Amino acid sequence: MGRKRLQESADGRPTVHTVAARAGVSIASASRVLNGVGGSPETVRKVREAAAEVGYVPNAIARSLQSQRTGLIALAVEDIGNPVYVEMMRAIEEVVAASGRQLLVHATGGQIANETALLRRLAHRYVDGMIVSPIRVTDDHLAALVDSPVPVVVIGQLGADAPVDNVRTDSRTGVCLAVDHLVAAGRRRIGFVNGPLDTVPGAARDAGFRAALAAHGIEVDERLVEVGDFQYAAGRAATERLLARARPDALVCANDLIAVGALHALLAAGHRVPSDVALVGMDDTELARMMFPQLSSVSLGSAERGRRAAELLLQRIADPTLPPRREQVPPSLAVRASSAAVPDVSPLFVPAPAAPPTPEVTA
Amino acid sequence: MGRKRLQESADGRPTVHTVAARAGVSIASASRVLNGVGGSPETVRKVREAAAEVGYVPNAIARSLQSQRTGLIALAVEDIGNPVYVEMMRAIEEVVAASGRQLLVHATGGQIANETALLRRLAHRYVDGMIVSPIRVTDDHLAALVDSPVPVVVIGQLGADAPVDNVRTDSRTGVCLAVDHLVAAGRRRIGFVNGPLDTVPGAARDAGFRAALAAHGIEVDERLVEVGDFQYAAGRAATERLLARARPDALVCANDLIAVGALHALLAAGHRVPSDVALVGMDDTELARMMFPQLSSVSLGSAERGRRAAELLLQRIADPTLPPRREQVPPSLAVRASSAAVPDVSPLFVPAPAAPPTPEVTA
DNA sequence: CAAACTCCCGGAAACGTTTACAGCAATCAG
DNA sequence: CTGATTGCTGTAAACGTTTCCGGGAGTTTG
Repeated sequence: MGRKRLQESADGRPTVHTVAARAGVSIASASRVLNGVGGSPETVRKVREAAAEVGYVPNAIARSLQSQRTGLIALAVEDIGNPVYVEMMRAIEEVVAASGRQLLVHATGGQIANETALLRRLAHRYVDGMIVSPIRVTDDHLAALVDSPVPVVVIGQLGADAPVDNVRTDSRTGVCLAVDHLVAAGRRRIGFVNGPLDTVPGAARDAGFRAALAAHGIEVDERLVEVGDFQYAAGRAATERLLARARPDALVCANDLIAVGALHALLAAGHRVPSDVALVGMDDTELARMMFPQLSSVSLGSAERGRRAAELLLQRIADPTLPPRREQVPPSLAVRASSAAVPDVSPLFVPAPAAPPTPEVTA
Repeated sequence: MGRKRLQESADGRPTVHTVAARAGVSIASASRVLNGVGGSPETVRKVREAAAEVGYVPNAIARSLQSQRTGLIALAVEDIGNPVYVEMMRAIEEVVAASGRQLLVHATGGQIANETALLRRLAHRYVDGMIVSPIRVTDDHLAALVDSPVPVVVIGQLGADAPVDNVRTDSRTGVCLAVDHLVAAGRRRIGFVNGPLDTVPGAARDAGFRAALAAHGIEVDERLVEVGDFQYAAGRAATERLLARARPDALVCANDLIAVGALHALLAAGHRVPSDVALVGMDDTELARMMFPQLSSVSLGSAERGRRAAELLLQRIADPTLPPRREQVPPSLAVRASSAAVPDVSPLFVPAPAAPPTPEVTA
């Protein structure tokens, strides 16, 4: 009796009270020492000792309640398995970690409901700020973004006058870069494997593809356009459908996962890349360089966008009165073997011998 | 004056006090209604109305301080870009989300310091539990795990008697599966591209490789063994070094990223896969299926391990007195084209024409 | 030597919730 | 008609921290 068990927390772990009592000082002094502000040498020594003896570690939640900050930044992306988001994430991580905060990654699966639900959860103040890269945007989604209680930065296209910090690229122009490059290399039957048209990037890339062809006076052959989603399997399936009905001499893909699927489909169907069909992906992820042949790809500056978004967010957290800002990262094209001007990477694709040296298994 | 600005929070957002005052009830009643326990119909109506009018959303931090739970689960992995962790993460996320919690993902970069630092931060109670998949383990690391204030589950090998929940696989045996398969296919000059030997999986796989060869009475040719780290680029470089000094007829790789690097190196050096060199990766990630030819790979059940770890963690959170448990997920081998018994996937690798149909660019 | 200043300390009030407890009115059983 | 039960309600005490504020001791200045 007496100390009324104010000494330690419910689960028996030491609190600042424990430390203070043990050091024979007030909790105020203990807290000050623990935070490194003030305290006489003697007090500092006693508190430090007491803290070490009981193994005190401050409760971050209580601290957050007091300081109104959690030190957490959330990142919501559609698909955590897409390497483009991995690169974005790494860039964001770097900036966020440098500011002494932690990154909380959340995959939305592209479901818009998920994302608004997430925003609502954030309204609960578990994070100091959020970066979100939505692929679909509706009005109430936008509304949720605008009056979010915590700062939000959006990576991706957003309505022109949305009062939200925004880092975007121009994937429409990005597709044009790819088409220009292919046309310059003499390709004419250029196909396009896109993601869903009801997504923001899907729509922009479709528009870019058509505009680019038009600019070169090439009419769009709808049999050369196919849609799946932004995944590998869908890209492969879409390419197979496309190849079943048309004969492109080049393929632009709406992202690298699709491009890898397309490469697989092309090779499996006996087409050579790039001599029969040139291939250009988009996002310029590590995956493009991992393929054989390495894939040309339109860089949309994902790491750069991530970095800038993180910086914007940190600035807004520091000063919430800032006017909404918008930054743009230009696309660029990385030309690699899959669309190289030279007809083929022939020495690498060694032909199988006409007669296999080992007995055939079937037949 | 009078209400002493107790009505709203520091930044002007409504609190339960705001709602209570507006509804003309006590904060206790307001809180009860908001949590859906008790309250007369009339009170419920008034509180609901007031809450809606002011746009009240509860402060999760304050709630956590009270309830001692945050609803957050942390996952610490080495490299968020490695598809094996993506799969693990997806499985964990599923279980975690089903329990109404959120997953916080943290990349450690394999730095042991990072990981202990993370554990220390966790000691600060921001998360209700943690899943960690360390590739290096030291004693004080282990100590930090053992007396972590929040429940921890480790995915990976751990000292036999470590009193920590643990989900493991047997990658040693996994390598044996790969070697057995290759030997059965008639390969004898089997190479091994491993990750760092000072990591737990690196060491286990090295041991497995040597044991497997010994079991088949094959002597280890050290020129056929190379080490990099668990990344694509390192795998490629290591394979190039290996190929520069030896001529394997099969290659076992310590994970799929390395295997992809090896495939790239092999093809670039003019070797056919699998007819010249058979290739087997490890982890059986989506990446293995994305390659051409598709890679054989030893599955270590990453998704399954993730799922089980998450379940173990949730059970421990529910009942912290549970004795430490250990689960094991057996490896299995997925045989695909890269090590198929048939000599080659020849029709797919169409030879480039002897004389290119288009003029050569250089010379 | 008095006044002003500097340090350091402890008490207590936040931060925004949930919840144990007690009071009170209304209903019910006897 | 009284006593017990029920159902709501409000007061207040937590949760573990940080921090404002006033007071006391010691030091400098005029």
